[in-house]
Amino acid sequence: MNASSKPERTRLSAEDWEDAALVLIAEQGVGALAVEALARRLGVTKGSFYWHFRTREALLQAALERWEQYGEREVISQIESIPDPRVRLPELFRRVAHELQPHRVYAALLKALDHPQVVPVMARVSQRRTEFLTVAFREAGLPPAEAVNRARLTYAAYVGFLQLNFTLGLPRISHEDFDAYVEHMIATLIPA
Amino acid sequence: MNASSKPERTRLSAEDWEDAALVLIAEQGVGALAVEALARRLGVTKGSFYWHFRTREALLQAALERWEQYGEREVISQIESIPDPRVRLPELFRRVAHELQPHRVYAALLKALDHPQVVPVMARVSQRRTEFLTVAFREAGLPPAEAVNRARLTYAAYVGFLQLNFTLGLPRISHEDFDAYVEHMIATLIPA
DNA sequence: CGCAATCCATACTCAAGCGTATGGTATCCT
DNA sequence: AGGATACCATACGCTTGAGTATGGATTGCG
Repeated sequence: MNASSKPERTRLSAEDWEDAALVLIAEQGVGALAVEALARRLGVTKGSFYWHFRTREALLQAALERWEQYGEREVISQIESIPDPRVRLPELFRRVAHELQPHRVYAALLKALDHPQVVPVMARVSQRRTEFLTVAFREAGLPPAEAVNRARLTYAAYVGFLQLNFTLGLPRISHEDFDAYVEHMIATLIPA
Repeated sequence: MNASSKPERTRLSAEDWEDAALVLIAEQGVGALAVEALARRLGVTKGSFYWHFRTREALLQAALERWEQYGEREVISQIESIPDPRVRLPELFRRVAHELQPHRVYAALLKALDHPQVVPVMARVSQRRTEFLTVAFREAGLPPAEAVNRARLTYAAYVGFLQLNFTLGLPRISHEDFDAYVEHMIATLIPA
């Protein structure tokens, strides 16, 4: 029980460092990922860090891969439980729209794309998700050629939305307005 | 001996530094904006820089504001020359899609949103452009409530596209596929 | 011409952050 | 128990890049 809660572990594992790194990234961006700062956060010093990782970049790499694998089974497995392909897409939109936490890391990585290490990870993840959307749109009745483009458009809209409303705090949209936006998006992007 | 490719001013102005900064940003991102590096690029040293600017952040600030003002009259004035509101939007899409250079800086800033200084600038620019789109969609026949959301969706799609295809080099889309994507986007987002 | 004002170079200081060296303490295993 | 292994602290070196001090060069202008 106290294995993964707050309670001060006496010793740390590499995974602990990776998780802490992801939290820090979500909060303050990739640029804030410094080993001494992280160590302070975990109540230890550099000495510990350099036992687990050879370099700072190694940590970032490991953390990113950890996030990538974690996010793999997240949305996709959840959405495949919806049998009817017609309902699947709008339902996916609504669910994604109403979660919050999972998007934080993604948004943080999105606004840190000038760090070369995150580019390939984001490329892979985005690629997979777009392909997933492509299939979904085909199953929803779109001809293949259109399904690809609609998937691109949809995922681009998702990415852009995160940037505009998460990172930039464009005029804080209200809760009702947000719901209206989501429904508008569904109506516009999903074939009747 | 000193006859380089560029006009080679003998002395530099603050504006020269700002322009050079924007070029550097477009090429290598905000993170690469260092005063000694930039000085080398201009064939001078730090001594020059710190005469024109009090600090590195002052340069970034000035460069961003310069970019913001420059981009102001760029797209908007050009598009207002198209009288028919129905043709205006698809035409805007096509033009924007076929330019390249103006998007480089925007994309570079987009992937550097973890630098606090660029956030307010991008917020202002994005806000203004979205409002512009809102008006355009209203003039194209959408009811006001929908026009706002369609504008948000459209601009988000633009931002996301830049991120996915510019920054991440998602499977380098071909020229014909790109045109098809643009037309698909027009067909999907612009009311008939 | 000659003196200001403007622009630039050189040579520093200083702080941040990564990485290393080395020794200490806890934990496991037999 | 007691050594081996895993984890951590302290202290240092090194590099990068920002900012300062100061004097030299160039230009505008009276």
